Amino acid sequence: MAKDTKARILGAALEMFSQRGYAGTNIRELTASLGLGKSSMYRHFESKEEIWDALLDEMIAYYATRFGSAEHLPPVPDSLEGLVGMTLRMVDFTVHDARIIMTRKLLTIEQFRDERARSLATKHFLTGLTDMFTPIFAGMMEKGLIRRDDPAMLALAYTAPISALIHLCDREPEKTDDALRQIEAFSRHFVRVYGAERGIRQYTSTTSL
Amino acid sequence: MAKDTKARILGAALEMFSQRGYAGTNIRELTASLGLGKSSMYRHFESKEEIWDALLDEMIAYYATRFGSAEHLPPVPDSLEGLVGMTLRMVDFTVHDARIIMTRKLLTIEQFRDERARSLATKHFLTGLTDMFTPIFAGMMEKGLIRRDDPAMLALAYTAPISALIHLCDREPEKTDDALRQIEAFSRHFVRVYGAERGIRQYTSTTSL
DNA sequence: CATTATAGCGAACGATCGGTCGCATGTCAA
DNA sequence: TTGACATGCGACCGATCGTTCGCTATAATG
Repeated sequence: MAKDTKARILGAALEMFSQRGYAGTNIRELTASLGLGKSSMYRHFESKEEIWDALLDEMIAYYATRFGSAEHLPPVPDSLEGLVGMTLRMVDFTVHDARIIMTRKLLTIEQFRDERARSLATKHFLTGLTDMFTPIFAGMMEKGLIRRDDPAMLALAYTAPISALIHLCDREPEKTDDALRQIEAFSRHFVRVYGAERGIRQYTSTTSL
Repeated sequence: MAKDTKARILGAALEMFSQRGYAGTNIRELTASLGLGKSSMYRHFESKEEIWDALLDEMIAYYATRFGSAEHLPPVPDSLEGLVGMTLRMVDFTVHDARIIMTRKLLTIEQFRDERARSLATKHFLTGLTDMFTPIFAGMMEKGLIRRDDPAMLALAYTAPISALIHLCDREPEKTDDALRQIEAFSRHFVRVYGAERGIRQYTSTTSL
């Protein structure tokens, strides 16, 4: 089946690109890993670069549905424990799904060569995450769950350590379980510090908002 | 001069490797950028891979002197403002020094291909930073500057957002000034939240120490 | 059944890769 | 002055790269 082969090529390309990079990947090995002849690939893609473009198109489309639309945003948790649980579910998924891991690796190692990869990396690794958590923290402030502060600053303070540990999982997969425990510990630390539940009084800031 | 040429080759290699990666770099362009003949390089290095090895050796040696020895560790600040100032000086250096930037890029894009790069990346991007700041926060706790908590957790919470913004500078250099302002804002936010100066009372945690 | 399009294959192409070779030049000690 | 050594160069090598070619087998179409 044509569509099937095309998808299999894309899958193998994602895997190989994410390990060796675009320049380090050659078509012969890529097609051979699928039991396919070297030239058969060109029935489905005009060139090696078209595979790259198609992969990035997929990523952009996926990113748009995952982070770009309001209805896909996670709901504001009803408790501090809810925030921890939501975080752990997201992280558990993101460090165990092979496709997501490869996507992250690919964006990481090609972000200085390809403009679209660079743009996606920024969204995926920093601004997109803080933009996702900013309204969550704003909502939790309104519910009185965490103390009032700049929600974007809290989003940065919360997501960056988690993101750093996720990258550690990509780099050293054998440390994944350790990193997951660290993420849980950090998440609980965060809600202890910023939480306003159970009578812990609001923080008296000199520059309140 | 031989030593001079060898160093110039290493410099050009660092620049080209950090942009295109190892596989994407070819010797002809590399030597041509130095006004050198293609084959003259082999007077100084046995192979392309030896250049890579030499570059990593340099990085490892630099990392050892910078983070590995106790006398190179920054002193424990005497005030919260001292922590902010120390942080900003370090960050300002690290986002403006071209060699450091290229080193970070190189480790970033080659961390999944080369074991030594992966090890250096982990130290440079996560564990090394937290290991560096953990004793600093421990010392500041003893001085009563910040509230008592797990120093390693504070080091993670402090360094990860800063590190994320430094990576943003590498990715989108035109946003460097913006990122520096964000780092300063985060650092001040951090000392506001964790600081114990000027009569701000200790945090009453249910799981103290 | 005849025809046409689809999807596969191995062989081969030109370009480029990392690396080698023989030779020229400059320096410096003997 | 001469020989040894270090450093540079262009030409060239075999291997590998992305890609094209001609061909076959199968499936769909009339």
